[in-house]
Amino acid sequence: MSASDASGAARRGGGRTPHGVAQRRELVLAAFHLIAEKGFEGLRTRDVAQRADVNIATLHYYFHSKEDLIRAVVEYMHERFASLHEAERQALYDQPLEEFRHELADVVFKWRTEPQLYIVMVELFMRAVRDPVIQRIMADLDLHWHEYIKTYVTRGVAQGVFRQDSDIDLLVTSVQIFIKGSILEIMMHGEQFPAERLNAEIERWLTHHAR
Amino acid sequence: MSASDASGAARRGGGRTPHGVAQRRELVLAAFHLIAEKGFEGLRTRDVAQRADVNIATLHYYFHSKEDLIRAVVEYMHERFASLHEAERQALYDQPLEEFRHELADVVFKWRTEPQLYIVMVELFMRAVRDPVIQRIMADLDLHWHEYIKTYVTRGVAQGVFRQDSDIDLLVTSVQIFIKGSILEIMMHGEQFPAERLNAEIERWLTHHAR
Amino acid sequence: MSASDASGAARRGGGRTPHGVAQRRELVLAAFHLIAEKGFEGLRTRDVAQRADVNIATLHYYFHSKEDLIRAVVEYMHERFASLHEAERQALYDQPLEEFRHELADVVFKWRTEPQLYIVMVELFMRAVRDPVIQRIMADLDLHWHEYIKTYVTRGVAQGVFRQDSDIDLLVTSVQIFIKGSILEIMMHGEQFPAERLNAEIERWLTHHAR
Amino acid sequence: MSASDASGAARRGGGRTPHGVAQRRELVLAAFHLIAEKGFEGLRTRDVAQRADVNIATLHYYFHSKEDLIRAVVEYMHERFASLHEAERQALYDQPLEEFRHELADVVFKWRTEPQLYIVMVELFMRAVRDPVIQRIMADLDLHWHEYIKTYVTRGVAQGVFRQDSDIDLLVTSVQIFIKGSILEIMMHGEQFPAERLNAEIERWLTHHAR
DNA sequence: TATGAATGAGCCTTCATTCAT
DNA sequence: CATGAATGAAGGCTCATTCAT
Repeated sequence: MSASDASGAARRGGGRTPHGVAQRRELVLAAFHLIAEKGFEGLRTRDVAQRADVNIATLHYYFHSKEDLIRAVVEYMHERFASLHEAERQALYDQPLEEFRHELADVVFKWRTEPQLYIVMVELFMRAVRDPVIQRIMADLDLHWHEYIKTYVTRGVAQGVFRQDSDIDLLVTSVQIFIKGSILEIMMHGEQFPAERLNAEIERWLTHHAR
Repeated sequence: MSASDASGAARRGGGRTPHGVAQRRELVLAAFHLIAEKGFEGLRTRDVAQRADVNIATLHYYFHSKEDLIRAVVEYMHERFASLHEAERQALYDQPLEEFRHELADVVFKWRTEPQLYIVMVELFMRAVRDPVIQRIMADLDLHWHEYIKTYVTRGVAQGVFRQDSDIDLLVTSVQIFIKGSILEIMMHGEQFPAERLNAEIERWLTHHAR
Repeated sequence: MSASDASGAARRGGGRTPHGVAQRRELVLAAFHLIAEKGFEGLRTRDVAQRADVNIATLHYYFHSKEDLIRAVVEYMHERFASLHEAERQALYDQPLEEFRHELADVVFKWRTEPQLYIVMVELFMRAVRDPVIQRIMADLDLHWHEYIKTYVTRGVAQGVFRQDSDIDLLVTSVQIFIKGSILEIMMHGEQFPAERLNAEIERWLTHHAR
Repeated sequence: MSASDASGAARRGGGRTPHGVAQRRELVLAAFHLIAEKGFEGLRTRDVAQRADVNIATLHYYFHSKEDLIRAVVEYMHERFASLHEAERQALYDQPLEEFRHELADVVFKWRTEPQLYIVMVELFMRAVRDPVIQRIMADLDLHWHEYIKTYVTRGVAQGVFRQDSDIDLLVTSVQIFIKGSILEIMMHGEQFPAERLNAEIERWLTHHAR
């Protein structure tokens, strides 16, 4: 089941006329940025409305409740991350190692260009601990990511570029764990953290033909 | 500079008599558990007071503000994590590999016995993104942990048990990243996540005499 | 500089529709009466809202803070006193003595019909001691009053009705002092205080062609 | 009835040992200064206790309630003003004009050296509007003052120094009104207000042998 | 679609006061 | 006498939400 199923339920007003769609998007983006700035703890519907240049009542016309708005932000994040690797998947097809390197490098790049993405992601992650709906969506996202990594790792193992491990899912999960940990690390220490040498380290581990 | 410097500044109000000290601790624990349950977003001073079985005014007698209380929780976390490895440091001295294994196993163990610890830790981590005071304390904590890992990794390398790498700090950071990622993973997937096989994987990486 | 400059700054929140303007006025009047009854010391926003028949949140919709509301009351007082002598200024033009008598008589009349005016005025006066913003407005009010008195005193002196004193400002200030003192006296002793004979006294002083 | 009757009722703990008496006085003085600084509106028992260097509970040992403390301040003011003219009464006996001049000059002098006296006095005056107990004490004070002025005015009239008016009480009340008004004036305009010329004015009025 | 006005519920904080020690 | 601890009762303010227009 795809998490995007939730989208229909959240939609109330707007979204039919082009202007309505744009307005909704505007509000979701405003919420996204405010969550990044203040966290869920500091998220106020009034601020969201103001940032989107509309009245609070207007916000409630588009989103029945604050929860609805948040769900829309979750969907937005889902979209962004789900479509994340489409480009690489095609451009780097049959070059597993390059695809892997690209993925690692992308973490640092994204942090520099749009740190909000990770901040909101962790906020969402924390929300998932308490909210089953979000938990499901996040898990879904995690699974999609897992599957994506699996495609190139599988090819890499087949090509003999990556280590010859029978348990590919374990390899993939290890990669995910490393990237997740890296995100926390970069969030805490910023540019100080030695991305390149660390990435070389995990690459060595993944490519080393041990055993 | 040690983050424990902050403790004196935060301590105001009651807490001069032994009973007062105990009461303070009670309130901090109550806050700790409520943060784990509801997050900072859902933390209410009234709930904290109620859980500690005192009047709200009493809470404010011990902590001038909600922020003060939160800072005390941060200190509490600091204490707990700072003193975490004292026991191992002595019992497993000169057995670096065992110390490393113990550390990894401890993550799963702690999650089972006291998951609040990690939940609050990540909440604090998110707070640190916005609050420089907490940022400093968290960074300090991270550094302490780094130093601890470094002691046994250094010995392990010297003994030839671990990989002969010249950049020990990089090894340590890698270990930290792996553990941080593991915590996120376990928080998301719970017991499903294959702790033992994953730990074996990182251990192999750390002990493998490559290059 | 006119103290009415402050009015624009203080006006925030509701009050864009005619109904909103009326509601604001209602709240200001409620506050005015409550200050007269209980003083600033006993002024409670909840009471103000109740007296204006609205929710406390509604009060805060019109006035961001209690201070804002108080400033609006100050402006209200300013309006009332600034426009006080418009009528006399025209009706009694060229009859300085009558204008002076009217002013004195008005103190007693106002005390009988709307004592709140003086009570709030003295409360404001006390506030001005500590609040520079109010200090300025009150000083402005005092100056306006001074100028008004000066118009008829000047004419009176020119006509030979009042004492031939070169320092007219001193005469005016003396009149103001006498009236201020009278207000305190009447507030303390009520109707007992011999208004007519006292007024006759100051009038004699003002009209007596000494030196 | 003398207003000092109220003193017995207010006294609770302390006041028997010399130390107790001193402690009470200390607290009253602290309250006096704080009222001058913040007004009744901003008077906090905690602040009073702190300024007197004792615990809040200690304050409540000496004064049953905040009202009690305030009453003690009123008594203190009463004492100070009641004994105000003792010195002059003797030193300047048989020199009514000098006594009058001294009284006027004293207003400016006191404002310069201890403005708190007037500020608290007006605060008390406002309180009297609502509190009958204080109203009585203030009226009593006012009467005492009236009687004092009357002594020298009577002599002055008899000696032919002051105006030959049959209604001496009216003269006295006029003087009081002038002084009260002057106090408000000086509180509002500070040193700018032309004390000497104003005082000369009232003196001329009082000494001028009209009618 | 959009908004000005309104509100119930609740939040953090303060304050005078009490009491056991 | 003195104080640390505790509290009931507010008090100012905020917030998501509703509704008439």
